[in-house]
Amino acid sequence: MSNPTLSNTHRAVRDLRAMIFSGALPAGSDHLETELARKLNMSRTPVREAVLTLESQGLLEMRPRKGVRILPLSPDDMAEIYDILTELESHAAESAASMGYTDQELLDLASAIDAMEEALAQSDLEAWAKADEHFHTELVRLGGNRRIKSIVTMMQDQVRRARMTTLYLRPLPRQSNEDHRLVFTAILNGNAKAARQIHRSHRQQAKTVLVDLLAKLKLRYL
Amino acid sequence: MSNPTLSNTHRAVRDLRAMIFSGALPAGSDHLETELARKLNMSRTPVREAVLTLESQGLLEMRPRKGVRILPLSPDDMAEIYDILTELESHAAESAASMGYTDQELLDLASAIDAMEEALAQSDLEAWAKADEHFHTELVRLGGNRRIKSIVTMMQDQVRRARMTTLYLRPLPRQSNEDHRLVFTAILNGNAKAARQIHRSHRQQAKTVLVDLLAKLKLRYL
DNA sequence: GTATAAAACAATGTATACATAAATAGTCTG
DNA sequence: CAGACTATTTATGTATACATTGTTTTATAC
Repeated sequence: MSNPTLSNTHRAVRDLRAMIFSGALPAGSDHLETELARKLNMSRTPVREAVLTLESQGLLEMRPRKGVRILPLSPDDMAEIYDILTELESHAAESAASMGYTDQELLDLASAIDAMEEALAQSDLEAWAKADEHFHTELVRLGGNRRIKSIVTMMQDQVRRARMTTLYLRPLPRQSNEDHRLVFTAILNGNAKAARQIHRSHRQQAKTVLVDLLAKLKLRYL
Repeated sequence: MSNPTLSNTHRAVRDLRAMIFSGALPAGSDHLETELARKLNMSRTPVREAVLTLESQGLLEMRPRKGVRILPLSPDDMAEIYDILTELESHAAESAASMGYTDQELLDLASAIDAMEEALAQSDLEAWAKADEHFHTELVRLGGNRRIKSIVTMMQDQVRRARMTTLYLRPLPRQSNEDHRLVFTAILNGNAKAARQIHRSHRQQAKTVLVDLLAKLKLRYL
């Protein structure tokens, strides 16, 4: 619909990603190229090209005669990723604050926050998670560094499964919403240092909550 | 030699990278897949796979009937990359400092600094650049976050050409060497905050020097 | 029964052939 | 001569065939 002529390679990238996120291809599982090609109803060539792309995005790994392995995430991996998100997103917050955006231009960011509060009020955690991701994505877009945007997207993709798994195991993210408001205000007021600092501790807090949770539950891989 | 059985795809990745860095494939130039395949003495299949890999590393771009384009770097791109390096490397410096490395384990870092001073004394800028990259790579390795390491490598690759081009146009990096010593000392002393802060301003300084230089020379793309 | 070697098998890596679609050149018409 | 339509060329996207090499299995010796 959206794109009438999408190459098989692109379709394969899109569909494999979806299958990884949905759990149709579970973390840690192995899959032969031929198998994937049959599932996607195309030949091995575009599948290989898609797999190569997804490999460089850190979602899977080609292991020469053992098949394509969907990469599981260890608590250490999560810590690595959250540290990167902390640094790059707080930089984005700082930049965004220094760019003098009007509240008109910050509308999307504001509505993401509203959506989060709405979702939280209704205890709809899935909606909350979606709005939360939207907030972070929009923040990074406002930061204006396209490479940061693409790296952050990659990292978000890598933790997506784990985030969803732990969504119902975490305490309700009330503090989180307050943080978002504070970051928003700092950006609107052009207070770059504050935006950076607040977002930074927000992310560090998120890391601690998640890593502690995984330790407590003794979850080794997701 | 080093690897007797390297697949053509891997060889293509390695050789294309080398050709991009050496200028054999100049920034902004276009190349048909068939042409590259002939140059590398293999069929289009492994070339396409290599090109896909290099595309996701930000070195080139596949443009459906116009050929493979070697991506040029604008001053804005340089600013983006240096901002990322600033954030991720200063995080690495902070982590490294908090890990309590012995001076034995910091030997590589120390020798990179020595090599830089040596090179500077002899005005051998190429040797200096090599040692400088080694310092930053080693610093990031000591930080212990493998994803940061791979992102930093990717960013270093993207600016390599531009760094080399401007190497002889910049003032001699004397301050730079002092900074490195200070970062080293902070890491050895376990002073995480200092390591972070010093490395951070070191990188911000490097960004300013480079961006200003490009502006002054009115270099739009490299 | 275990260990070793050989052979069969299976999955990947690579070349090639072909279908498709974009760009270009050529032709016709006003 | 401009413009539009058609034909041709050409590069890519994809399927397929084949070569290569790692793995597994089987047979044989001890």
